[in-house]
Formats: sequence, C-alpha cells, structure tokens
Amino acid sequence: MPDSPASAPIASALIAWYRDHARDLPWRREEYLARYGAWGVLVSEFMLQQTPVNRVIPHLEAWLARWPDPLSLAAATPAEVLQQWANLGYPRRALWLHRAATAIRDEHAGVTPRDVPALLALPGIGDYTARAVAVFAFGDRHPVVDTNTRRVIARVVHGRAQPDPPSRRDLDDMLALLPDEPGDAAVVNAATMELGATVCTARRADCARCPLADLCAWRAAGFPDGEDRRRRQAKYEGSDRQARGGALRALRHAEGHRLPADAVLPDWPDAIQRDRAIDSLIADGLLEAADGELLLPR
DNA sequence: AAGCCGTGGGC
DNA sequence: TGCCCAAGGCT
Repeated sequence: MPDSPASAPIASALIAWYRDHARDLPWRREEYLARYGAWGVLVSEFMLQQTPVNRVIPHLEAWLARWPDPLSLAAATPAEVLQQWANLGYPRRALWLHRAATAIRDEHAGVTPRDVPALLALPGIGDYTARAVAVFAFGDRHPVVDTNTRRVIARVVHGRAQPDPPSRRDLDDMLALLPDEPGDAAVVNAATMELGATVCTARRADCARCPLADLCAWRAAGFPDGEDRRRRQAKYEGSDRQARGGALRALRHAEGHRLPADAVLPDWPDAIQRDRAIDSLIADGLLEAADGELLLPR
C-alpha cells in the first residue's frame, strides 16, 4: 500500500509492468539467491558499477564458481583477483571487492552485513551499492538510487529531460515512490531501474512501451529539452587511463610472470606519461615493483 | 565537489 | 567516425 497518494499510481503501474517485463537476469533467479545469498548480490553489484549488464554476466558466473563466498575470496591474492577480473574495467573495483571480503571475514564473522551503515563502511560500497544489497538481498525498505532511477524520476516526476547533479534529495525522491510494504518497495526500486535501463533510456524515451506514459510530467509538458548539465568524459585516447589500462593488460597477459618496466608499454609515445601511469598503478596497489621489474600485487 | 578511474558497444 | 553511455565510488 503506497504511503503517498500522489505516488501510488506510479508504484502500482511499475509493479504490474515489472511482473511481465523484467529481464531474466542471473542475480534475480531464485537458485542464484539460494546458492550465493547476499554475497552473490554484493558481487553482482560491484561488477555492475559502470559496466553494462551483458558484459558482466559471463564474468560473474566464472567469478562465483571460483569464489562462491567471502571467505574463499578473502583467501585469494590480489594478483589472482585482478587476473580473474580480466577486462571488466576499473580494476580498482576488483581490489575493493577483495578488501570487502577480507573485512567481512575479519569484522563480520564471514557474514555479509545487512545494515546500510555497515555496508557503507566496506571499501568500494557507496550509497547505491549499500542500499541495493540491503534491498535486493535482504528485502529491507530503502531507496535505491542509480543513474536509471535518477533519469526516470527527473522525467516522470519533475518533467525534465535530464536529472540535476546527484544530491541527497535523490534519496528522498525515490523514497517518496516506495510503498510501505518492503517487498513491494523492493519491486518498485527494481522496476524503476529496469524502466530506465530498457525503456526510458539516456538516448531515447520509448513512450509507446512505457507503463508510466500517462503519468509522465515530461511527456505532459511536451518533452522540453531543459538544460543539459551532463559533464563530458575526458578524452580516452592518449590519456593516463589508457596507459594504465595498457600496462595492466600486459601484466594480465604475462600470466603471473614479471615484466621489465620498459616491456609493459613498449610503444607508448610519451615516456613521462608512461612512468606516471606505472607509478600511479603502484600507488593504487594495482601493480608491484620488484628488482626493477613489475608484477601483479601478491 | 569536480575530476579521475577502464573497456567496449551502439548510433 | 568519433562521441556517448554504462546497476558508481573515492578523493
């Protein structure tokens, strides 16, 4: 039962739509949740941070087959973890996930915590991931805010093409849509994300397939453009990020062997930038230097 | 708090 | 073809 009269139709429409249109994703299956529990949800959410669903799925299954619980992951080395992370991107996430497993072992008796503050205290877990675990793994009632829910709420509720920059108000906006019953609230969270991922996307709002079309403030207002506050990503070609990515890729392909520093990015045109990238990887704990050679951290 | 952090696919 | 985007988090 929705707790706010204005939001009740939105929640009801989302719940009905989700029942028929939710994608069959691994972390939504009963067997998955029964087998891996909250840890499985936590791992999936780590991988889904800025990496598309379809690229995550095969990596997630391989990862959990190798490390099905926090204790097994905590027993691995960073090198093994980075190797298994492969080309998922943002390899510091792999390190954080490993450190989170260690913290769960050492501070939570090996049991994935349920409380949002305890989840927030784990490395690599912020507002989104903490609440996603609490809601999708434990069924608790919290607002789950990600790029999809922010865009959907900007359009449906506020009548704007794009969301404002992230702020604490996003949590209140999402909370205002949630029914009182925790199970229903969890579905509304998931359905809002799903709608943003598949129907009301950044590139296009497919109103013909949208269960909220008749309730949508942006559509009612005639799809005003508004002001586009999005910040452009820095150019990747020739960036430090590209250099870091290349260096780490070389070490992954070295299959556990060490490489001389000048063999890690052999054809990189800017030696200053190359050294800066390698130094920053070492500072981040993604690389280790030993006897003038480089290797994945032990 | 604005910028940084990988990687690949779609338009 | 380059640019935009992706279930964010950290500093």
